[in-house]
Amino acid sequence: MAETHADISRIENVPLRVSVADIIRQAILNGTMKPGTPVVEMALAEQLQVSRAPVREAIQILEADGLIESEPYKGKRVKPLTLKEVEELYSLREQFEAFAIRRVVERQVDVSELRRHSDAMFEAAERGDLAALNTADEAFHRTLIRLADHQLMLSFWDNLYMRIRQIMALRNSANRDLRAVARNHPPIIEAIENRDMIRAISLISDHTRSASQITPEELGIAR
Amino acid sequence: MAETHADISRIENVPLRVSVADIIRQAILNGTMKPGTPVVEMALAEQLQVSRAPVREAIQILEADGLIESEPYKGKRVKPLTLKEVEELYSLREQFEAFAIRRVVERQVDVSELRRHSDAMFEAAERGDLAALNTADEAFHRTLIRLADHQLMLSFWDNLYMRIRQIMALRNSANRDLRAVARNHPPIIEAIENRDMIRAISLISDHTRSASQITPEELGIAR
DNA sequence: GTTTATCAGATTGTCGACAATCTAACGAGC
DNA sequence: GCTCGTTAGATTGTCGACAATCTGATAAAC
Repeated sequence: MAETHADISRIENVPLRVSVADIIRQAILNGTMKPGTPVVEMALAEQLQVSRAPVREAIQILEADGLIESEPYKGKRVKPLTLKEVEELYSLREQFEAFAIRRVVERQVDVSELRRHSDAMFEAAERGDLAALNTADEAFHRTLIRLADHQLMLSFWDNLYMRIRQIMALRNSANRDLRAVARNHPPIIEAIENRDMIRAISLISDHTRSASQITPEELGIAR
Repeated sequence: MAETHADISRIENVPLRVSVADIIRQAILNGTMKPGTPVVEMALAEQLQVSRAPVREAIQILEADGLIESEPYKGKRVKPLTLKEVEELYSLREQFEAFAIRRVVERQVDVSELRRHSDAMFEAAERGDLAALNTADEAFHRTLIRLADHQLMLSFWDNLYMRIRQIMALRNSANRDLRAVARNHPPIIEAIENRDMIRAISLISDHTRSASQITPEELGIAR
């Protein structure tokens, strides 16, 4: 009947390390803990009112995710980002989406679910709601990958997109044309439904390229 | 072979969890711990003469690698394999190699290093040395990926190929034509050097397909 | 006989204390 | 001033003990 965890709400059957990992991951992904920030076990343990063990294990989860790096006996920190890494993320994302499109077209998968997310993007753009637009955009692309029915690629995708979220949080995303982003998507759906792989892949590549712009300053000047 | 598991030789600056993870990973990849085998912390700790903490952390590393799966408070085991997973592994491997070839050709990267590994494969095939052939084959393909100069893809590749090694250890690899495997590779090098992407990708796809054969029985009948 | 409550064993989860290692500041000797 | 041990503080690594949870067996209630 341990009842002393003020800051972390214990959920049935969920080990503390998982809750702790979620909290830290969130802080990294929303930019609270920027690349380069030291990650100290004892400090986090005190802040979250748990012992070091679950914090250690949470950090290891994030290390495996590629969000944190560590030197034995020296210390751990939020992994710095480089321009090359950003380019790699977006170029691999492009490959995954092209592969997904090929599979979806070859197997004649019903992709009508994509319209739901596309519509949500238009609504969000209309309201000027950037967060909602990003959420719908992420759902759109993840759905495309999921419809390819390839668990392994989906797991790689989730890891890859997590890091993209981190980058998007660091980027100054003011003055973007939200409606233009939304308008990118219906043609992709149509191309897939018309089984025009070449066009669908070309469209989604353009979309990815336009989303990959970032300056070294926004990354914290790690080059 | 698996004789000296009595104690762990401590290496300077290398945390125990890393050494322990290496030992367990090796046991999984060489088939000593087959898919479905329970992974019990206390048993391993006693066997390796360390406490449970580094064993726990080692297991978590392997969990992140996808070699072990765990249900909270229930137990952990070597992750069972399914036919679909095998197909996914090889199909994604094919995508990675095609992407690597495109990058290598576009950037006109010098791929002469591949010949060294190709030659080693012929030597191994001549001696009938299956292990050496597999080592050279793995080196050949990893080199191709590495020459594409894409760290992120390389890390995904390493994870993916690790699981392929596990599968190869489970498979009955008797009566394969080693020379035929070796002969697959020089044409790939030549196609790349002639900047014939289409042919290079086609050749490597055939090679991958022929390597992906496996029966449910060899996997332990997890379907 | 079926259902439900309870218990014991097994396994994982968490804790606090101590050990190992790194870093940077300090000072002795030259 | 410079070099090189030395030491103190910070941080990670490891340990043994205890808590929480699951499973299956057992027995009580109907």
